[in-house]
Amino acid sequence: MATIKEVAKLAGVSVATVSRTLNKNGYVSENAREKVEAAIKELEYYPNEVARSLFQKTSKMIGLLLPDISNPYFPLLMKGIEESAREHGYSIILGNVEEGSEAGNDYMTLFAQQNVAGVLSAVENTLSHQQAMPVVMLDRVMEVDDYAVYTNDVKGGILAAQAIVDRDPGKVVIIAGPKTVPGAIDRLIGVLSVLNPTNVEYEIVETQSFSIKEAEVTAKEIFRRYGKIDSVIASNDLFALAVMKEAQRRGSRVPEDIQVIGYDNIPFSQLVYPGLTTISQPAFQVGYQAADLLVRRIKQKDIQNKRIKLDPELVVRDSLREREEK
Amino acid sequence: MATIKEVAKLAGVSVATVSRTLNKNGYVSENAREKVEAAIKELEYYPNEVARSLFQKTSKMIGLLLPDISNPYFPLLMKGIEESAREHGYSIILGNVEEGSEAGNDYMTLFAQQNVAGVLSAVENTLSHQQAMPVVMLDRVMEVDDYAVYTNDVKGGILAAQAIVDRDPGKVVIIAGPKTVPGAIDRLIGVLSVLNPTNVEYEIVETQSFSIKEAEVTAKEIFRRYGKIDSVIASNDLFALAVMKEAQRRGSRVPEDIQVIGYDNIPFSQLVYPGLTTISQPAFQVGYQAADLLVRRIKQKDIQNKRIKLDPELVVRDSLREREEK
DNA sequence: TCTAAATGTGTAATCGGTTACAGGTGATCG
DNA sequence: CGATCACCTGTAACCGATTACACATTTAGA
Repeated sequence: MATIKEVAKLAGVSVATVSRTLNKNGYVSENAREKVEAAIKELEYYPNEVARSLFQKTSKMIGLLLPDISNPYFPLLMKGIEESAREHGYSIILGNVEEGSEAGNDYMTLFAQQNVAGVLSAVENTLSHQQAMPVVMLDRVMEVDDYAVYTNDVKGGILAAQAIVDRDPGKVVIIAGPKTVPGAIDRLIGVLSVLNPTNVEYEIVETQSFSIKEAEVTAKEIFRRYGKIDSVIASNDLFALAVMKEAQRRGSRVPEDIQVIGYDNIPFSQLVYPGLTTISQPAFQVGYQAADLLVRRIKQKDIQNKRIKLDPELVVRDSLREREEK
Repeated sequence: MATIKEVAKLAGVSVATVSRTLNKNGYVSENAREKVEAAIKELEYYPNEVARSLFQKTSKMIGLLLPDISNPYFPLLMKGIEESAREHGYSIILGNVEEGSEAGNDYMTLFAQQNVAGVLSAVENTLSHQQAMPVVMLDRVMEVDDYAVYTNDVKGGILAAQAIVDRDPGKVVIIAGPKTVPGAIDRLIGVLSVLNPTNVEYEIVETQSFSIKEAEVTAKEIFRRYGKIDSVIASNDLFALAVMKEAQRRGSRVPEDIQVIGYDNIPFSQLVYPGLTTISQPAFQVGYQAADLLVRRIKQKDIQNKRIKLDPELVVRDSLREREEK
């Protein structure tokens, strides 16, 4: 791997001239520029980003902190992040933090040691080093977080509940996510804000995680506990899918006997039968916007709104009954 | 952020002594070590990895090249990689290359510029810089690749076909993946090696990608083209799921009227009804082993086998009919 | 034509670490 | 008692880039 010195020697100029040519700043004569460019091509030279980063005290890298990458919501989020970051010339250092673990701060330190330009985080406990590096929170957002991109979960909850209420709800079971996850609480608030003014009968089941294992257990559990159920509002698609499966296994028809609505619109929800009606979270958009916001912050551009709230949408497929005419 | 100089000054020693203390090499007196450690704690010092990397000409980072992160097979793979890498003290720089794009080489250059210690790649065209950085291929492996971790796809194909042949196959449709993907070809070879010696009637449908969109289109297409189908062997779970859905939508019962077997065992295949019988690829293991192999290569440990082949397994759920007794 | 500004270039300091080397101590051994 | 060696420490070179600064040359303006 060639260095700037070798390029300078081959071109017959000093390293300063090579550097100026590379970065297009300062004065460089036509003649010198051509010689340098020829030498660069000849040696297949590309500058060492590490050396640059050392001097600049920053880099072209963004740290990304996710809770449990294997959650199917994240791939799309990551894709959005990666795409936006790449367009701005940044790359991603990945950090995976298991739900509830304390590794978040370790990763923040690591990011700081790597001179990352900024951090995107969907993990709660990441306070350390905040002064040193700009951070944009995503998806799981607290009030204290300055910069954030997230979805309007209250509205999502409302959308889900409204869809159920409009369609002969009967007895409703609400599967609420972990109350440690801010978004999950908001969804529940939204759901209840619709159900409470009506006289729809409902039960709330709280879960500990968003894992598939727990989804399966919970699905069996609610049928055991509540017997006949007419509608289920799930806190994410995994739980909705698990409920649908268990219902069908027990011989119930979806949506005739039991209707189910999910949350997230993960790609699979359209691959099951019947297609899962769900609330679509703009995962790709959240990622894309978050990376964009972070880069603008890194570049010190002035930013109109530091907190970007995206709207979820109802995606109607086949797991709900027909709407009742009023 | 404190530097080694500040630590040295506070501890009343030279930077060399601080460095020796940090890296536990060379001689450091008990007394000096204590003073240095106190200063480190006092200043909350942690060494700058960028400066280290510049001198060492390597780093604690591994480049990861994936084709289309949003493919549901990858999260588990990534999780395995991340976990193994972290255990060895390495972190991951992510590169996402769209199917068919030429960005692979750009990323390889970027990785080289970042002084990565090595590269894990599931992308075909990544020849450049191979001399400079150790590369371990994963999942999509060519004969030319030196170091690789992958699954025995021929065996997987055999397993899948055998499961179908054992269960009253009738008319079989094989959905084969893109023939540009090495693993897809092997699966087909495996499948045919079982079917050809029998007199089972089959059709082969080749697909262009592993995308959900194409899965849905293909599912509709095969019913239109072949009418009554008794068994489907799909090249991955996405396609299998799409076929199951389309079959159910058309009023066929799975597995009574049509049986379906998938490939990958993505987490969702257990969340559909009926549960999808499939060939389990040890995605987590592939990732974990690949990162482990790469690190061993980086550390110049001697390695018994450069190519690790993992065995797929048949996971029986409910999308196949009962076995026929011979 | 004289001066100031614009242009072009190289030298060397700098970023924050690591490590070769030189130099100093005290202990051990012949 | 001098040599050898283990132990300990600091100075300075080095990794590969950027850039402040000094200096030279050309151009422009009056």
